Amino acid sequence: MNGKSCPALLLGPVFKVLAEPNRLRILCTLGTECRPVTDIIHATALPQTNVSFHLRILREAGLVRAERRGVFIYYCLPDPELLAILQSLQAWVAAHTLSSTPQNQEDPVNESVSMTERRVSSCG
Amino acid sequence: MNGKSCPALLLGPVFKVLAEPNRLRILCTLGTECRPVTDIIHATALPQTNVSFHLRILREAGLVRAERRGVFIYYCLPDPELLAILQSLQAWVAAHTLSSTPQNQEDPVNESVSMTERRVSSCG
DNA sequence: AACTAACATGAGCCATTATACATATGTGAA
DNA sequence: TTCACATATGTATAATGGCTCATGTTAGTT
Repeated sequence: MNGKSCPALLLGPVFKVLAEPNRLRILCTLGTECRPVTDIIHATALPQTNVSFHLRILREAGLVRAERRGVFIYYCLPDPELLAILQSLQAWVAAHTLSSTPQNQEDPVNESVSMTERRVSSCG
Repeated sequence: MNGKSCPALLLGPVFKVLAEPNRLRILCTLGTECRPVTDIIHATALPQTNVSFHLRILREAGLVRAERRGVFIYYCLPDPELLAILQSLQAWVAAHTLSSTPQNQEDPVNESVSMTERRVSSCG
């Protein structure tokens, strides 16, 4: 009812960081282990500057942690619970974006609702 | 170990949709209810074209459902479970991005690790 | 100190995306 | 049919974000 702030707005910056496929691949490469940048470069086949670029963004978002060990800097996820949450969200996406409702859900307004039907009322 | 595809990559497009603050506000406005576009325009104070623009993106991502009722088109979340997942993620973010570790976690590489310490090894 | 390797940073280029304006479409009522 | 309202769409512009080149910083070695 009100136009006040909703707590989910905190997620905006995190989603923005996670929206990048290469960053997801980096997180996926890390998994639950800690690995140096060289490993990530090898696993993702991305150029070094690009990996460093994304690692910084992930770092500043608090999604990875960096620890130096000699010449290498190891990156790891700060918390395994993050993976669990992402997996539950991924399960939801997999279940809903493909064919949750057997009808086509590409453009319900124009195709199913606007053109033909008038008085659907299952929503409220 | 391998550079193959990881399931989290499916989340990329969804994150991209959720990364927009105005889209999060729209979802927040909806909550668990169904509301017409006019309500969303009022609640968010965004221009009509902008709301329609974002609603289309949310629609095509499967994050909202549209149902016409007379002149109005009601938008609602397709599944309350989505809100639960987002709330768990939001709880994680709130716990980790602010001050999970009492030390500053802004730039651990340069400040904490690179400049002074050498042989941290809690991460391997 | 000089050299090399690992990694980070800054600036510019380019692609993507949000916004705003004008306009079109669809619906109900007179 | 004509009008008014609710909503969508197309286009142009402005802002945002990713990529990369060149360069800088740190650490180990000799």
